[in-house]
Amino acid sequence: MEVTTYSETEFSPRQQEVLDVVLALLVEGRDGLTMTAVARRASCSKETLYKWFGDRDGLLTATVRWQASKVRAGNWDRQHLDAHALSESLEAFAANWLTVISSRTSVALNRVAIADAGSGKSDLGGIVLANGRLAIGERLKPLLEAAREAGLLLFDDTEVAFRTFFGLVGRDVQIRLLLGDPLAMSRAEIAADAARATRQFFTLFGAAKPAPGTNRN
Amino acid sequence: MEVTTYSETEFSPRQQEVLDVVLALLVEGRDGLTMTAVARRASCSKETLYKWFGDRDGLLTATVRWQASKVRAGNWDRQHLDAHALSESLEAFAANWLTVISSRTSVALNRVAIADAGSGKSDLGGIVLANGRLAIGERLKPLLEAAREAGLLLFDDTEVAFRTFFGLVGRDVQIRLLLGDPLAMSRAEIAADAARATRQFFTLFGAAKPAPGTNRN
DNA sequence: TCTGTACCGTACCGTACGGTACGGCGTCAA
DNA sequence: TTGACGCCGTACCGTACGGTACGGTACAGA
Repeated sequence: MEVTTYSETEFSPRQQEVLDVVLALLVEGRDGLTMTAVARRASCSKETLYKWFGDRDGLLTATVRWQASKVRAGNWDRQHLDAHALSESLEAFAANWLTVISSRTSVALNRVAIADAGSGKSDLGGIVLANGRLAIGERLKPLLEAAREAGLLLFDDTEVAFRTFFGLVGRDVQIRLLLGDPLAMSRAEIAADAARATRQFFTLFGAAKPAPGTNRN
Repeated sequence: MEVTTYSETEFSPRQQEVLDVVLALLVEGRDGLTMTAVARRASCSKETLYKWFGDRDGLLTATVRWQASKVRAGNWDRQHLDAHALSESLEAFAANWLTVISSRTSVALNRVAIADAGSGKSDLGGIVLANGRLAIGERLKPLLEAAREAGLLLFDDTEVAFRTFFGLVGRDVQIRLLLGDPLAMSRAEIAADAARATRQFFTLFGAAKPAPGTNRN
């Protein structure tokens, strides 16, 4: 096994090309993803595919990891956490997450992971879960707790607070997209949704209650 | 084509047996569902299967319809709608819906619908969407609007209010279950979640604001 | 009793896809 | 120059599954 120079990345550039082909084929339709199709589109041989990724599941797993490594959201500013900065950070989180889950790539990948989760082996669902729902939770919770210590938020259980925020942001968007609802989210709608969710979250958990009627829409 | 006596039901008793077999196989694992397996388990011939349901997609579609016809939630009481009755109705809706989406059957069926939604044909996703997310919306919205007219709730857009309720109830439950998270929801947890979501919903949209701090968990 | 019908069980067909084998080509180091 | 290596392209294999055909049986009506 040769020591390569791209040690910080999990996959070689050529392998990344292949994985991007997988993503593209996945977006075009689940059943278009055959090993032969990947090999042809990526201009590589099936033998190489099997050598690099083991089998079909290995290829899918690598693809999920590759995609996950591409969507790492920015962190929040740890300094001067006032109400405004908190609100900005929450909105940014929400907008980023909505953008991710409404992307065609994410929808396609979640579809294969969900389909796979029914069939026992090669825990794709677990990987997607770890890099999606759980990862965002682990990144957001410190912010929530810092806000609580700063006296900006009021809650007992961080997990409950986070899950509520999650629900307010996502609502029915993900399940509708997964089921094929032609729901299009423009940048403006995403921004508006992120703002609304943040507003509602403040109403529920904010230490200083805003004026009533603020969250009617 | 013989006129049968079960005209109010979409499927004959024998056909319902077959569809229940499909559901059972689906729960046991997506890839266990082959036409041969269905025929063997249901003690019928594949020829009959194809005669009744056309093809594999037809069988799946019929199964989704059959399951949808089994989960029709109870309606709310149209009379004397006070704050208490409204709260009870919302909690009942929430608990019923959480029970449905956390059932193994629902998870399995949503998985096949989602897998299918990626592959163009035989709009299973649309059927599930129509009988799930959209159906519950159409049943809940009249209650919300009646409550608004009774001065119990305050909102501009019924859809927005409903979707918020949807998010508060479901949060991350459905996506986690679909992705294979071993999340178990006991009756007690479901009841608690329904109550919490209803409480939070009242905080956001209730005409009379409850005391602050009620929704901290 | 005869005939038609609906259905079960099973054998069969075609195909598509995962996985393997192999020949050929470019590259690099000795 | 030569040999080893990595990779491309393609041909090939086995199998599993969707879909069809067909013989056998039970039953209903004439």
